[in-house]
Amino acid sequence: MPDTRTRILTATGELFRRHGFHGTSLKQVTQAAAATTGSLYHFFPGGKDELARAVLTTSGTAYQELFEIIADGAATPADAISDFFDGAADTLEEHDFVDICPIGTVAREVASTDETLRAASQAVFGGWIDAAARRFAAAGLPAADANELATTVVAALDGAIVLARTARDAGVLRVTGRNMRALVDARMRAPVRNTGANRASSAAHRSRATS
Amino acid sequence: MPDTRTRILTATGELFRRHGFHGTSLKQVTQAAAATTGSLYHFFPGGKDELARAVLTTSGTAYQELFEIIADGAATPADAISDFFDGAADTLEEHDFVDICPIGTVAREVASTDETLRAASQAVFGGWIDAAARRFAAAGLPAADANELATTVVAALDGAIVLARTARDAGVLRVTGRNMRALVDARMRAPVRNTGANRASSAAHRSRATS
DNA sequence: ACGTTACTAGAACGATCGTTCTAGACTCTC
DNA sequence: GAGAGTCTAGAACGATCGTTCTAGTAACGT
Repeated sequence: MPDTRTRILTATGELFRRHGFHGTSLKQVTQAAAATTGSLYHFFPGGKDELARAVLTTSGTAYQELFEIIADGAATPADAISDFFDGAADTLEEHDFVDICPIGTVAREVASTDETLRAASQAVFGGWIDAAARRFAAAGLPAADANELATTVVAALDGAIVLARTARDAGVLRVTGRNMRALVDARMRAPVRNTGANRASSAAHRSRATS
Repeated sequence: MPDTRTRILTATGELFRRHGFHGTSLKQVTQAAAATTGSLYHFFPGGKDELARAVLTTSGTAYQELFEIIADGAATPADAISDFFDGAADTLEEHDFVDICPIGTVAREVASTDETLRAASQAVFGGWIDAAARRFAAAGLPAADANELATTVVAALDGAIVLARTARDAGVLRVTGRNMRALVDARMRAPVRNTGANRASSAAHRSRATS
């Protein structure tokens, strides 16, 4: 049996995945972790916020390591990307569409509210983007292109997880993975910076955003 | 001054964008809407759940209409996509990175918990994907390809919003929009179905997913 | 004028929230 | 074996949660 601190960390991560930050109570945490309130506040004196921060960074680095492992086993960065998406799809199906990763959920809940948690999620996302960008750059892509591509891939991954969970269909992840692979392949072949036009759509956006 | 029901709806949508479903209390709602508990339960007898369902469908269709407007004003579907991403980026900056849309946030919180809310979010996402797919198909893409492409675009949009809010940098949305535009262009040019290989990465995923 | 319906107002309910606090049970060191 | 950490145990706190309920006002058809 793992020590109390990691039990609390694991249980919190799992609960965050299912119900998010505000939807998870510390009573649920202590029960799931077979711990008591005293222990929780002993290891995390800052309470729920500190606990959340620890969960974010812990599972953030865990997923980064997972990506590195998969990327090490892949022939090309494009393979690594589609492998990661496919692996996520498999995991989602095996876990009956319970969320794989708590970070996107918590990030959305706290981005406008809790500055320290926002910063913690940003650090995690940044680490992922850097990790992917390093692979692209190592394969010959210019640094700026690598970074932009990695940003898009991480965004698509996070969004695809939401869609897949909501639709209870992991195919969304596989499809998005294939498209990301195609995008990576295309960019590798022609690493031209594309400065798209910013047309007059922001006014329409603005007038509708509050409805 | 709008009628009470729409005031409640608007206020709830705004609060959901900032704090999510569980992070928003009905007291906050009534205060922001200048309404009372009695009015809230008069219009939404089902309580918080029914209110959330109404908010999801309302702002879901609002954003779909917004997409149609932008797409109508764009020369090609690829233009429509990058216009929409750029417009979202502008709006996010103007609103100081408060979330643009409550649906992704709520969907994440309730996907594993509340079946009716999950179904409501799925309907919204499905509507968006269909709307985008229709544009792609009208431009000549086979139906299956159009649907897969639309799924990817919606996923990337949702994920890019999360990343942009978290990093407080709308550039993420613009970059992702450019990449989505490139992807759409590429698929339009060569609408070949790409069946990516599912390599042996799910085992690694599985062993790490709980950490 | 009256009854009916639509809506507002907010006190009150039990449950649960995050947090604090005191007390006890284990280690170790000296 | 005394004392100082380290960790566990859980009762108790005030605040706030979603919901219910009763009472009241406004508007309208007849």
